[in-house]
Amino acid sequence: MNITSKGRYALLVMLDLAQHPDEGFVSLKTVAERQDISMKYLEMIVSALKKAELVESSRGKDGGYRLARRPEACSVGEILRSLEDNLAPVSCIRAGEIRCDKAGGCVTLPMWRELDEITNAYLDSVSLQDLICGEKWKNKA
Amino acid sequence: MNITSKGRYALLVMLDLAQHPDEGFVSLKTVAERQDISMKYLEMIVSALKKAELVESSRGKDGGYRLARRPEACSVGEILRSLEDNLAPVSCIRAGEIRCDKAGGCVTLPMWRELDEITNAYLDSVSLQDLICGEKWKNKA
DNA sequence: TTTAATTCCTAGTATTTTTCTGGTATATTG
DNA sequence: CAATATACCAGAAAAATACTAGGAATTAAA
Repeated sequence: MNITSKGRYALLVMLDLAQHPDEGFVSLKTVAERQDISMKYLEMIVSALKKAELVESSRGKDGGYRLARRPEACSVGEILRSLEDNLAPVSCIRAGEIRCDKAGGCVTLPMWRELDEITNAYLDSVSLQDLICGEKWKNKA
Repeated sequence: MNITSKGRYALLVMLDLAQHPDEGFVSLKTVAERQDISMKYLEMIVSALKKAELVESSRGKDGGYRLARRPEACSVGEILRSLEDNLAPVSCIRAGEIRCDKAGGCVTLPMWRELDEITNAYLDSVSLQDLICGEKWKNKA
């Protein structure tokens, strides 16, 4: 599981939308400027977020995007999985399924699976709201 | 944290050595054949393992590599960290340290740090011996 | 109805990372 | 000295990632 810029940007977009709930539909141009990301690159990212029904869009003039749910109901895990085609730590596992010829005799596979479960469980336990409020990490260095 | 083939091969080499403790120094050629990996590629990998003092080497005829410690004392985390230059999930963190311009105002950073801690803790808790015996995952699907 | 702003779609290019190879030097054994 | 290994360095090939370009479709407002 490598979080690439696609995943990080997706999180930034979602956070941006979550932090401006009063603006209705927010155009990509606005988000791109606020977050300092290329708008063209964001297009790809937001399109995936829309497919995953994490955002809603409105086309045409004054159109844009807004969250499809409340920030408490958007988990980081779900956001990342909609963009990164594999959150698993190794390519032998993809979306929970095993994809490897030698899987039968592989003694490391159970470990990778458990690691995959642990990381997904953690990312699913964090919501946009958690990130914004920051309480979860208050007493950490 | 993306485990690349380098990391996976490193684990295979260590497992191979652990499973043939009676052979003394084992040549790379032998390991490469047994594990079906290019020997030249393994050179790089084993050189890193040596730097990390996970294996010992002997040059010249009848030379090769052997584990520097008992399999119970070799953690998967340590092995992987000696090869993958970054086990952290995002490039903003590298070997525990923060490497990002915008780190100050970044609300996602605490989450990445915690995820980094969780995965490292898990990988540190698994030893070569655990992998070989497989007990840890007996009652899992 | 025209215009401007915006999403949506397809494709292509550039950059970076990863994977793998070649060549040579050095050490060890017998 | 000959045979067999590791050690080291540089670079090629392949794959993945990051980003760009151009335009079609859609909509609100002037």
